[in-house]
Amino acid sequence: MKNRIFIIDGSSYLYRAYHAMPPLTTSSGKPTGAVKGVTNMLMNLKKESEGSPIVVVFDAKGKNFRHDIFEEYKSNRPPMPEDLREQLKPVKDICKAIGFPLLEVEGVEADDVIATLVTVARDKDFTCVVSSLDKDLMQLVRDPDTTLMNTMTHKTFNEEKVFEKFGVKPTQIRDMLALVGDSSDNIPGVPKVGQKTAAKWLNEFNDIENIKLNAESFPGVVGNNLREFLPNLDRNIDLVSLKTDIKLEIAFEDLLTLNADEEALEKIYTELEFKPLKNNPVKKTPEALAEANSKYETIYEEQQLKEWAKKLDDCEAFTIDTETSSLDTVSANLLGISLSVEEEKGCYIPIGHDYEDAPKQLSIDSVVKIIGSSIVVNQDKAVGQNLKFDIPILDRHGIKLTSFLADTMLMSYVLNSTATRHSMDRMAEYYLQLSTIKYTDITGTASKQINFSKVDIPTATNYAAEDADITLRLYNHLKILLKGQNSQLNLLQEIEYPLVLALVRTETNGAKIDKAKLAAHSKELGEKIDKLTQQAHKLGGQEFNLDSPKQLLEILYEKQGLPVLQKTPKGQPSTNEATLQRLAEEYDLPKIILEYRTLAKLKSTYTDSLIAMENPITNRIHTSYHQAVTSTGRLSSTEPNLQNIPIKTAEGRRIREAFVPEKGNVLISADYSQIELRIMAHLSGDKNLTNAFNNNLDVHSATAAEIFGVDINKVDSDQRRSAKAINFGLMYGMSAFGLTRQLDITRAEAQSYLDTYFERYTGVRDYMDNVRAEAKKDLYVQTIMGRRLYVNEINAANGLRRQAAERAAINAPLQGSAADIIKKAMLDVDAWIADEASDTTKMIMQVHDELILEVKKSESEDVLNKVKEIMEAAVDLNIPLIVEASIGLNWNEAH
DNA sequence: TTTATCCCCTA
DNA sequence: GTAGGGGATAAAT
Repeated sequence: MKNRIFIIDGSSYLYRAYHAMPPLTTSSGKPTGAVKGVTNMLMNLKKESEGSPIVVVFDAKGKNFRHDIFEEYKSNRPPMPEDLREQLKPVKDICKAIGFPLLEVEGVEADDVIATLVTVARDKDFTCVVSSLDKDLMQLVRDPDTTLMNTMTHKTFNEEKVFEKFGVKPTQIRDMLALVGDSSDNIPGVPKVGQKTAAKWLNEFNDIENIKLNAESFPGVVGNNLREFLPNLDRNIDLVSLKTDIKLEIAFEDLLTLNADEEALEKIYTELEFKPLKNNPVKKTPEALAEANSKYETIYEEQQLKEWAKKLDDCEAFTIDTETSSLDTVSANLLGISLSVEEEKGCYIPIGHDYEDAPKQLSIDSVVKIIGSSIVVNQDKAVGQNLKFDIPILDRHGIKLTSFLADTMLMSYVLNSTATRHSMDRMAEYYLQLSTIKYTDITGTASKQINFSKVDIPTATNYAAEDADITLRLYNHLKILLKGQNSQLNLLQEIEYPLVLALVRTETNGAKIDKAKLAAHSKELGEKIDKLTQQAHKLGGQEFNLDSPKQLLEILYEKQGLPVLQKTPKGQPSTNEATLQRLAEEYDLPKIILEYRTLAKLKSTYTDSLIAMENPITNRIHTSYHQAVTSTGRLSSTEPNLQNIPIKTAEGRRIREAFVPEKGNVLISADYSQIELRIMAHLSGDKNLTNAFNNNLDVHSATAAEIFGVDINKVDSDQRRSAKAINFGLMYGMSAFGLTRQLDITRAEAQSYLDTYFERYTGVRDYMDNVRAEAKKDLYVQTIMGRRLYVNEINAANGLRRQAAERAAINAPLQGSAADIIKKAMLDVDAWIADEASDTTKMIMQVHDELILEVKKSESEDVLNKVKEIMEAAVDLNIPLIVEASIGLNWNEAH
């Protein structure tokens, strides 16, 4: 076998160890974390090197030739932290004592020394392993004799890996860096040229000289940027080129022997209060190395599990998080569980990691038996982040939670729904000023993403146990913020927490779809779309993509010269529905486009995607309801969004017909009638509005009667339509201007409608004035259950922003109170189903003011009456709540 | 591959 | 005029 030499980038080791280790100190307060980390890494490498020589290279202090070329070089670097600087000398001493030659050449960076060493070593027929991940050093990689090795994971980079990561060969790395620049070294590159563009160019032109020669031919903005940057390119090349002719003070042969000084090493260890050498066995595998550097515990033994079970018994609160094979709660496998009972500590219990040489893990059975039972017994102390995900996973694996103490996502949401997004990563930044390990940091993204089961256990431990740890820190932090906020605490206890469990059941139930019907519909739509496409091409005089607003506007406005009636916010002539509708009065093509759009939307967004969403295991679709997304308290729904299934057109309603019950069942749809207007009546106490609802009048007709001064029985359809627009507009905080557009009337008419409205409905007028005034004073508005919505821009100097905030302030209590009510109704219906209904009765969907159930046909009348009763009694308002419910063999029929 | 824009579906 | 999700294209990376 060829001779081999390991070359270590000492500075890189030092920084990595510094960041990976907790801030350890000696009893006298001397920092030692980085020393300990570097020592572990070095000892580990020593074992792994099997006797091959190891050289450690450090950067020299002060300026070097690169600063002469470019004054700003590395001028953005913060100085080395003081507690790291203090550890520099001990690290170097330890290197020497272990016996590794140390190289530090005055006025030269480590990279250049390393490059020189590699060159010399290769001359002497050595294989080089450089331990660093510095981009600059990638240019040294050469098959088969030079590789780079990741300091932490010990994964190696050969030519293939370099190409995979950077899209160019190692020999082209220098040119890539020159083009792109290096922000960490403060070297500017060609503006707008990133790795991808540079790789594209280099693959086409091979090297930077050739790119310079062909610079004139580069198109677009980046081409201009390149040409303007040309004078700086040579400087960049000099900056990023590595020197291979550094004069080393020591002969290469003298680097090959180990001169260990055990005695000196013992002495340093004692000073730093490390365990004595002989009792400090160095673990062998790279995984074990990461483990040694982790502040978290990995659980491989039943004994450890038992200790953690005891910790759960003894603590006041614990956090739990699961790692799974996918995000699909009905099929995901449990790969591990992490727990924490104390900040900055935590454990990870790997269960299903499956990769080459993965350590033996505890069986799911023993995990469920030992820690699962403890989790269940202590469930009223359980805290999680988005437990709606973990609960069904744990449930399917035999750990059945029926309650919990808190959910940090929801705590943050009720505190302020708009202050931050409520993901753990965001909350860690927002509340704790901490940056966490991201899921994609350890699994990669998109096509390169690996399954969590393939993540090595030490890495998974760092990530997963950190999640439990951070969740605990967030819980403690949020608990303090919520202290004394009784309406928020009440909202959590009475609504949001119990709703988690009801939503788990609703999502798990899922909805059945008639796939054959959707497929047939999709085919039919496809054929119609093809025909319309052909017609459009014919009318347009050429082929074009009907889905492209850009291409469409060229055809309509530039080629055919149709009048531009409206522009998009960015100033492009608009091709939206309203515009095309007007153009369609005179021209044929817009008409075709409109029809095409309707059908294409149905096909892509509904028929095709719903078919694709059916779960292969349950043969039903399981949406995900999001409990902490909207500003107002509503739920949202994704994958698929079941809250925007078409209803307005006949063609669209065919989609609803594909939502069906199992054989022998029917669907029940129950929706609140005019709930937001009723809430407006309740909150405002307006006499006229209250009267309309108390007497069960048609509210829009009643409004029309008031505004137009006619008897309610004489209201014509136009008057009712106008009144309806006003009623809705008011709830959206609309002005006369908005009404003008809605009803196609003059500004003056609209204003007169509104004036009359407010004369007749003074309670509503006063209520709205009050809400605006309160909002300006408190910066928030609230719902009937005390949910707060902050309207930060309510006093903004910018008029447009301020007005938008005012509209939101008007709408939020109405929309938000309606959300509170239906959430309460869901809880009551869910509880009734659990306590009294038969097993076949299932809540399957929520669409803001509507609940959909699937029930046995024979029981449907009874269930309908009961659900109606429960929903109408969900809260007690000054006006009655009315629920309209009906039964059908599909969703369209039931609605 | 990610991000922005335009369009369109719901309560 | 309020509150959402999402598909397709085109541009930026």
